[in-house]
Amino acid sequence: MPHRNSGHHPPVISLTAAQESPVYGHGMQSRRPASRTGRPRSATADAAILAATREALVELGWSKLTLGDVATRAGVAKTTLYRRWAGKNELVVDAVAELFDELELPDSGSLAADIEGVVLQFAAILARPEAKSGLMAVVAESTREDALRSRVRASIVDRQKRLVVEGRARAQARGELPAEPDPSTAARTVDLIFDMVAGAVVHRTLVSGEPVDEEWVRGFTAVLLRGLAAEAGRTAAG
Amino acid sequence: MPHRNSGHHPPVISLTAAQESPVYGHGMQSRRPASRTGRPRSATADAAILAATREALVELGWSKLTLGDVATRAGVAKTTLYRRWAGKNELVVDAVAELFDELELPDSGSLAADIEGVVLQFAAILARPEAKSGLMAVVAESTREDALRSRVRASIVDRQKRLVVEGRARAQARGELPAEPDPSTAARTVDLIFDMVAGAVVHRTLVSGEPVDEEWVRGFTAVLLRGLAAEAGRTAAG
DNA sequence: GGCATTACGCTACGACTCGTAGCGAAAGCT
DNA sequence: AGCTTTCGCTACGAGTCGTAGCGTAATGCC
Repeated sequence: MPHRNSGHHPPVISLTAAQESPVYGHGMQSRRPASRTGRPRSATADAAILAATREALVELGWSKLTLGDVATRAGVAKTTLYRRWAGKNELVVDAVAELFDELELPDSGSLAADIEGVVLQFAAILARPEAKSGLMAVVAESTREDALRSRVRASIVDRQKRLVVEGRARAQARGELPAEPDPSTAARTVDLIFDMVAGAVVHRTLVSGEPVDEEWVRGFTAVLLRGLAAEAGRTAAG
Repeated sequence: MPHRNSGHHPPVISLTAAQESPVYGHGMQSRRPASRTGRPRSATADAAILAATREALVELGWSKLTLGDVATRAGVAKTTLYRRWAGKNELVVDAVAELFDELELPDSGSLAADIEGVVLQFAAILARPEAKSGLMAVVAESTREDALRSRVRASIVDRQKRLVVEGRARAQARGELPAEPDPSTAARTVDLIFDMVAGAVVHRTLVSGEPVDEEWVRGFTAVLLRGLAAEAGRTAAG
């Protein structure tokens, strides 16, 4: 249970102040004076709303999910929902992001076992219906809205990518992967690995609709590792 | 210009009859007696509707796209739209599927060049805003509806996968990839390659939001090919 | 304690979209 | 001709959206 998040899923303005960002509202109220005085927002309402959102995602899916329905399920007024989230997109991002809290990098001693462990965890999350219907929908919407894209990146994507960074560092320390001294090259390699791993698992689960079982993971890891083994200093090859 | 499609994008019941499938309607009219007599459906209306759908996808995105708006753009009545498509999902699938018509397998003589060519084509399609906003949205919806899933698979996914099958066969003929006599193992390998290639490109483009340029493609292809080179008969390795 | 400030639940509202029904006219086939 | 199906159009009830307004509840500051 390492690295506790410093306030991700508390949805919008996590009472911690220290940010005057435009993250808050829909654009309705202009200023946000750090929220010092007044009645604080109910934290239990947040949890109830996000849980209700996931429940509605399972039962209704993305397109038929309505904020009024979520409010009823959560036992709060619809207006409360609109005070905290700008709309359906932002709400679902936060609701889905909580699913990825359990994602952890195992320390199994070998890079292959690490990858297989992470991939199986990732696949288990993606197999849940609330993740299936919610995740790709917000990704699709985020291609049109920069604010939503940033939110998805901060809440979901970057947390996954960190596992790649850490796992790669461990593997390099063990000598299983070649070191890359140039930080720019290293960043590109991390991006490539991340897109290959996450992309393959997501595509297998959501597009192909096939399960990510141990047999598939073994085959995938074998191909990936063989491809990465001697992957130093050849980006300029032609 | 090989393999001309035998009628994909003509949206629903391509006048070719020869199918009594449940593909047609919303479930409103029960039977479809092969549509022999009567006024035929306007083919130009189909093209106009699908083009209008892509236009609306670019300007409005998935969630704000309405069928009434598409009908107005296409110059047809809203009722005409509902006579041909069951809803927004089916319409967008057909509109997006047409984007992938141009996808072709180059015959460049080496597997690496073939992969790089296909990936760049695929990435160019995904870079278009109508593909970005539409494709992932219908994939998300298809996780809840089997009928929609079949439609996505038939119209989009299987056409992509065929490129993998053909490219792999050519590479095996050249000796660049090991042969796999067992058809079951071969099918699993094709699925793995497909999910790795398509998944990485999709993830890079839509989730990471980074461009698939030649540099990235070279790096990706290098890793993939090295991983596949000696990939015969080791699925049972432990 | 009192006061200012903010969040809450509730109701109500206009605007919009949905999907369908019904009509008369148009465009094919035999 | 006659038959059949599609087309454009209008209209409709149902449902959702996002906001406004109100009175009340819960905090911090003096």
